[in-house]
Amino acid sequence: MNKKNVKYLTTGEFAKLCKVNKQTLFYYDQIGLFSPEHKNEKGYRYYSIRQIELFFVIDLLKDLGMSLNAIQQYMQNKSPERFLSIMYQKKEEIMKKRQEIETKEKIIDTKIALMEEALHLDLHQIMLEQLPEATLYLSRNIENITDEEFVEVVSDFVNELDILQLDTGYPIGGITKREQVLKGEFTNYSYLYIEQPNPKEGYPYFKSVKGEFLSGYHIGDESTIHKTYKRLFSEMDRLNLTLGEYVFEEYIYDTVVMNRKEHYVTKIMIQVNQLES
Amino acid sequence: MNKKNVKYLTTGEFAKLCKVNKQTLFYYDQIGLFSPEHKNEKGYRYYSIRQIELFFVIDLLKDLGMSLNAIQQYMQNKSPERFLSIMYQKKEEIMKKRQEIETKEKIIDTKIALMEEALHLDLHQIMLEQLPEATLYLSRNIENITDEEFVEVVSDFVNELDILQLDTGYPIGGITKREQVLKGEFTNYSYLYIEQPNPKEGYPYFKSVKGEFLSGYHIGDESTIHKTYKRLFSEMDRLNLTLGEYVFEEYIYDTVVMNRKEHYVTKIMIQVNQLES
DNA sequence: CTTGACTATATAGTTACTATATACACTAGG
DNA sequence: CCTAGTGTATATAGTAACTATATAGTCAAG
Repeated sequence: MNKKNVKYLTTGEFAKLCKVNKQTLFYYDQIGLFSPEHKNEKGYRYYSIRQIELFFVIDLLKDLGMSLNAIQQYMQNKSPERFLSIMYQKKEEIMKKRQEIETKEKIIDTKIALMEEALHLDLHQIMLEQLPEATLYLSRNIENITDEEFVEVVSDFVNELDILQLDTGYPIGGITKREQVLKGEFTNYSYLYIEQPNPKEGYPYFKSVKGEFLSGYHIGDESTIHKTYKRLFSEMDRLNLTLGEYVFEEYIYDTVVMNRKEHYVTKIMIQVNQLES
Repeated sequence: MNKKNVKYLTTGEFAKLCKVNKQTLFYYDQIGLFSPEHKNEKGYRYYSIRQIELFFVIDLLKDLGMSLNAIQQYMQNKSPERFLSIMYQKKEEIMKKRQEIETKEKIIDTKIALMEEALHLDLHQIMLEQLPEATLYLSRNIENITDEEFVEVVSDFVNELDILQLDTGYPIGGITKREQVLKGEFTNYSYLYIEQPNPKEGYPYFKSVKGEFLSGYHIGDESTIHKTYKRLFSEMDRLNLTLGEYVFEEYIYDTVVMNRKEHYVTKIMIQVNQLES
């Protein structure tokens, strides 16, 4: 863009053009980042239309996460090479940022889907359901561990999810083995898990939960969970089912959406086999 | 995630787990956003491992641009429905943000490509080149307008680029018609333009710049641009070329990469026809 | 010549931390 | 049991990048 440079814009006019607060232009002038082409004897600021180009680049760099200080440093030492090197750096950064946003978008979608589903559940119903194959990312084995070790495991697990970007928005669940369940140790989990609807390649997953499950909902915190297990077991009897290999537990409503523990809801999915008659 | 809740974490331990500064947890406790499950008589804070779930959601909402105040409001009044409505809202926002980031990524790519090209130019060479078809988005006609009107037009044009998301990172150029050029009014442009390498549907574009052009670079600001035009005209004569319909002008180096006007570079592209011999 | 809309500066407030100073508490080694 | 070193706590000030407010000067229209 070229030419036609006589007409000047006041701070208010220029601010409107740039879609920023007038005060912001005062501020930029004050810190010496971006000043009007002219100032009259009364101190009135006058910007030329051509200054908008520079303002837009400042705005772009700011949007790309550069501090005003860093921008100022560049502006005091402009060159095509330096501009190019900033652009290359910002390209890297923005690509990473886009990936993060895409991940978060998926997490939101998952949370929406889960919550919508949850709202339409009959929490008092016990269901016999065929669960499809699923891919789960597991923690290391946590049978019979101490509380201190459990804290360690959870730390490690959430760290892994963070580093490997395996947080899908699904709840972290617990897997209990038949052995523990038979002993009545319902919360002596063997693994923590998180579902991976679109598993990334190259990680050790636990495949295939496929099979028949008897599922029910426990309302309240875990201290009373044995009652719900009891209900489920009698339903198993009634339906002539036997306990399978694993039980899966995951939160439907937790501290994130409920104020009181009494309203937490856990889904319990017991793998079952049909008893031959 | 369930159970194993006896072991408590100190502020430092919990901070490490959450990957935040210890002070941040003090701060959250202070403003009442997120407090430890227990505090002993000495004032020591003790967090349970299960609190991490809530912290992560707070962190997610914060990442999605919610203020701590707004998060706190929700936390004081949790419900699946309200959570869902926040998620829907944030989904909208993050989709918009992703689009913005994608646009910015393209702008960066363009700026990199243009600047890389610019660095390898011989600024003193005059070239006869075949320009490919291009799609340009034009301002309204600006022949013979006053400085005040010019400011208006530029304002409107950059507003349009903003609203219609037509900023591609290409420079804003000026088109001069044969008529004005013949009169020696080199900076009496007829239109401003910006190139659209991947034109969105549904806008009025100026298609096809295709044809033969005599191109050269003007170094310095526009006050001396007639000298470069003179050089180009004599080259036209030498090559037996006649002036075509349009001249295009665009900045190669401007205030964004150069400190002084004397180093600005404008590319002048004169449409030409071969003279029949 | 006055009114209302603008301009200016100076200063304080904002958000979400982050750093610093000071004091108290806990834990492991001698 | 004492002490050194690490941890915890509070209080306060500082940070970036504005944003708001108060006060005063300026300009342009009627």
